Amino acid sequence: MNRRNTKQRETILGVLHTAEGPLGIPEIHARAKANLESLGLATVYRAVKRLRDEQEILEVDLPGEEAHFEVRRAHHHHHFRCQKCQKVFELDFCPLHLPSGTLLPNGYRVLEHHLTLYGLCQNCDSRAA
Amino acid sequence: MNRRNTKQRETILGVLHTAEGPLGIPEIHARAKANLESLGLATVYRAVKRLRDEQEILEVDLPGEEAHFEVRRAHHHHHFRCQKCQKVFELDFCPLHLPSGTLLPNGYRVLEHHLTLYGLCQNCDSRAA
DNA sequence: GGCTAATTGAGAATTGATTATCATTAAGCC
DNA sequence: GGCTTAATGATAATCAATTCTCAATTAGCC
Repeated sequence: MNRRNTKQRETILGVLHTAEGPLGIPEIHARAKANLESLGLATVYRAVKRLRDEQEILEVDLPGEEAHFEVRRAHHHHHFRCQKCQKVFELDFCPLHLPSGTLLPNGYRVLEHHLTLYGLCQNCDSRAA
Repeated sequence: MNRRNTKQRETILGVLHTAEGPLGIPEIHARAKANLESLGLATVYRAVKRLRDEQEILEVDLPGEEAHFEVRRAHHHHHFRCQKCQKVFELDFCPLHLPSGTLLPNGYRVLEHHLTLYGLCQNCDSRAA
């Protein structure tokens, strides 16, 4: 089963590479359509599934939301969601200091964590001020 | 539209009060059935919706999972999910120190945060050791 | 206890997200 | 440029979660 590079796939990957953070399927579709008007939704699902199988992109789950996807990063990181424009941004640092293996006082052994910050992005914050 | 207290509703609320953390609908149903064999799934959906409207319980969203519900708490808290038994526990403290309004160096104003810790609960950790 | 209407249980219906189908298009290879 | 077949686009089909329907039950009130 040879795999082919199509402009659909390239466009979708391009959208994810230039995104400010992880995107949901409809958002990927909308952004990719700007370059490729005829792009179908099913193709987005197929491309995302393949890119995920190939480890080019990762699925990111945010509380209470549809699956988002982002290109694979080297480091542990978290996300920030703007409560006004609803965009999700990638943060390059982790404000939590909990090394893997930490034993909490109540007996829970922490191996991983998942953090999402909420608030206003720079753009929305300056308009609100 | 007068509201009535039924044993179904009481049982469901009781399950949530004695839970170790937020529960999903099927789990609420399963636990409540232990006391009320005939309980239907639709009734769980209805009761949960009403309890939520009345602010008796809160919806808790964990990344990539169905909605969970817990009785309303006075204080900010987070959750711990055991990667072995899959149970979700309530944590009574917050390991993150980010006061509401904090401005991150990259321009994001943080108002809230959502944290989930993953690892092994005391029970599963001791068995694994 | 008896009345009235809210609530229930069971299953059908609906919904939104994702996947499958299939005729058509086009990537990769000669 | 042709050939082969993977990929596409449009839509139908599927799937799981949730809601609706309706006859039967029962809580609250007298």
